[in-house]
Amino acid sequence: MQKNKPDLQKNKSEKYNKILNSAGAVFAEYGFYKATISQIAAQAGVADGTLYLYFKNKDDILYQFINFKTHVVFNKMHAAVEKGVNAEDKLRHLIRCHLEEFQNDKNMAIIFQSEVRYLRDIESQIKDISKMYLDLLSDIIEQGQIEGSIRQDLFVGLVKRFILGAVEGVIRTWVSADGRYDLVSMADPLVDLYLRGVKG
Amino acid sequence: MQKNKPDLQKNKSEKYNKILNSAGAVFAEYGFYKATISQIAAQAGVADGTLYLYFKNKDDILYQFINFKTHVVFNKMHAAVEKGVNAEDKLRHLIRCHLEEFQNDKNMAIIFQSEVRYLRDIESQIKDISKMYLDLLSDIIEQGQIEGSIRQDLFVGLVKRFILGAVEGVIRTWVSADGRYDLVSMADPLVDLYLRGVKG
DNA sequence: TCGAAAAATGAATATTAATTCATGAATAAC
DNA sequence: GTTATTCATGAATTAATATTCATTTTTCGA
Repeated sequence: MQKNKPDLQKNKSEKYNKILNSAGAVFAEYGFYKATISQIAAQAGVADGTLYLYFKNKDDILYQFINFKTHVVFNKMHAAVEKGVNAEDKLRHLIRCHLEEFQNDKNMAIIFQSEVRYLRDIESQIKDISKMYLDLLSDIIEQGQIEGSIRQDLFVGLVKRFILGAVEGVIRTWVSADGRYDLVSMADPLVDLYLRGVKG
Repeated sequence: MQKNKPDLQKNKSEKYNKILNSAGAVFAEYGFYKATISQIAAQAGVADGTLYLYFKNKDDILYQFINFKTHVVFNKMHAAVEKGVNAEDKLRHLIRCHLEEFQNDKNMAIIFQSEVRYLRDIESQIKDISKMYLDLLSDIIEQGQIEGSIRQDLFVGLVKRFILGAVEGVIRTWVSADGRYDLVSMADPLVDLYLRGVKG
């Protein structure tokens, strides 16, 4: 009755990954709605129909793309935070990792920035990432407040958004400059700004 | 030969504005691509064909919407900055104004956040806003550095993105919480964070 | 080497929605 | 009050493209 998607392979299949990457490139270039199945198929070097052996539909391709990338990135961020001992250290590692991952995968960076809306599933997926990230930050900030390296009069909910917003802003600028400069080198100055502020 | 769009009225016409506002609501709810001409027309209480008397096409509606809002908001921001005398004051006024305007027009806030890409025209429009805003910030920061209220060792290009990113982050969070709390009240704590940083 | 099962193909189909335009209503000019 | 001009309508047209599926190709075990 239902289609036989090549099942076991999901993870291994060359073709599945080929399609996913091609989709990433095409979505990043044209945006989800203007990208066509035929473009993705052509980019992956397969027939249009083949995409439907591996994915339910166009939405599903984006969904799986984001899902996959999210997991990879989040694991790395988690590991990065673990490497730090005190709050300041952890924050520094997190920001560096964040910038590094996005710099190394511009398609992902563009898609995360742009395709946040519309597909309900994807919207909530992205909210989840955001939430995970903000939770990481919460922990760091609270630890910092205990250690005394972060002011105790601050509202964690605001601080974490302040930090995330600034990183995203820096990434957005980098994307719109077509990734022509080194993003990772902004990590330290950025962290310095969080910590010390701009006051003379 | 060519259509007669109701010309003189462009600015005055009830209908033009009605359509523009309806479009704002529909775009904000469904996103540009999922929104249909029929929905917008229905919302505005006119026939589908009527939209084409006032706008070239669907893209044009979004273009005009953003264009209009941009001008309004930018003028207000400009005026807000003028009200301050020193850099810190100006920054405070700017951020307050920014949050106020977006709080008062959630549709606009959503659209500015989401429809940044795809339509070439609109992309560059949004870049222009961003640029104007960043230029406002540049001036403030430079003034602050001269006055001594802002550290002189900071790279203006980074500071301004840091500030814009954080405001946008705060707005994004507010939008995704469905505008259920008061956004403007975040202005002062936010400015305090810029200035003093989080360090304990 | 053969043949059954799995995988891939791409032309045909179906759907959706932007845009047009022949027609009709409202408005204004005289 | 009549006519000309502007404005509005919404059904019909058109175009685009996601998805299906009958057919072909490949794989692989016996």
